[in-house]
Amino acid sequence: MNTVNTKPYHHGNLREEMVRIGVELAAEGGPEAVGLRETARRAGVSPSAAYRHFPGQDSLLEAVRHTAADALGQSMQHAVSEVAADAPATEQVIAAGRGYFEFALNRQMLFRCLASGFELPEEDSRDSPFARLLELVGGLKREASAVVDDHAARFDAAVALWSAVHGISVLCTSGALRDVPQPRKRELLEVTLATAVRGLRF
Amino acid sequence: MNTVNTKPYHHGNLREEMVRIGVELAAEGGPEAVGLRETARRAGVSPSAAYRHFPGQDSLLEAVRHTAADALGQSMQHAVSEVAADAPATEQVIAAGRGYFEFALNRQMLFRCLASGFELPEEDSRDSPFARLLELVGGLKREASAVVDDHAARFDAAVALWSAVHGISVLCTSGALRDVPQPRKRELLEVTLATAVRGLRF
DNA sequence: CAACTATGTGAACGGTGTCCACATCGTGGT
DNA sequence: ACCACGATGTGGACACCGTTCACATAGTTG
Repeated sequence: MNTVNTKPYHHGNLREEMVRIGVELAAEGGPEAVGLRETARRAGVSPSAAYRHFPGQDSLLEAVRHTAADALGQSMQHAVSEVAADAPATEQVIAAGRGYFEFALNRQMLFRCLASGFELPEEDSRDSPFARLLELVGGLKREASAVVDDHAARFDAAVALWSAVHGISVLCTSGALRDVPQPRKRELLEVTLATAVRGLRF
Repeated sequence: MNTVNTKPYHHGNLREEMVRIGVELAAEGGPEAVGLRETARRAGVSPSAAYRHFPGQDSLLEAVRHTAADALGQSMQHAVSEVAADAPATEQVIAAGRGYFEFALNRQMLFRCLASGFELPEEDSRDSPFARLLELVGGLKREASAVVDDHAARFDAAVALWSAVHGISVLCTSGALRDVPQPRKRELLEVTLATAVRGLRF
């Protein structure tokens, strides 16, 4: 116990260290860059050591994805928190979309880890990005001539919004629009967001 | 020249064969399942033989993606051709979206090859799916109170639609909605499509 | 028929994920 | 205080992968 407090066994919490390095690798070279051997190498540890903390490579990648998903949520939350709390719900929903998109633009490789992700099942319900979006969409009903209130309709509306934002994010990072200049990308996001939000009204 | 006509050299057009097998592999196990050695093995050929036709593995995958993109285009075109040619443009646009989505659902792994695709640059302009979509969106302006006519606005509208359809497709195949039952997925598609199309009107 | 080029082969290199027998180290039971 | 035990890390092996190179073969062209 020489450095901070909990460096329990040999190396001190290897697992966290490997996830941290995994995120680093993913941020540099995308999902296929996060390999067990390379991660272990950068952690100054034998390749086999990884198997004390992860059943296999997929498990490491999954942990990296989880971290990335958290960062995405923070980006959304930050963007939402920057509009006035009593601003029209429309503004808040659009802000959430901007936060999503900005994360995709600024951390492209990390976002690709999420986009190519098989497993992101639980989402810890509480401050899951989707849960927050559901809440914001619920706020939309209080607005002028907006969506209905029952849970199903609210879910459907959230999916429609999520699809639009995720779609433009993917197209602008790994898709057909990835070579478009950034300012134009932001324009396209605004158009897509406006279209989706407008489409929710009758 | 014993079988059909053009089996020029040793094996007879290996390249096409490898692409065919590559598509097969991709359809079974996604993009990471299409490997040079496995493809060569199934073609009954040495691994090195592949390098006479492809500079590397990425090139093979790119060829597979090109084939998949063609199939996607056909799916869209087929869906569009099933609505009356003089049907409202809205119906045609929605049909195109359904064709896109159905391809994603029915050929999930193949679609993932496209979604995770880096390079799809040219698209042969003529019957590129996006070009066709642009055309259909152009038709929207003739409808009731629809979008404006200038090229930029038409492009923006097409991007907004594309984003929504691509987004729901990704979410339903490799994303958070992949475990939703199929009929519900189609419902969600309809909601998303309706929202996007409705959003294009003022 | 000879030379040439296109195509396919076999063996090798470095890299990977995964597993196994063994080493080491903190800790809890007596 | 000791000692056995479980948690953690090591080194070496295995099979596989993508890639390259020197070599073999087979159509084509003069």
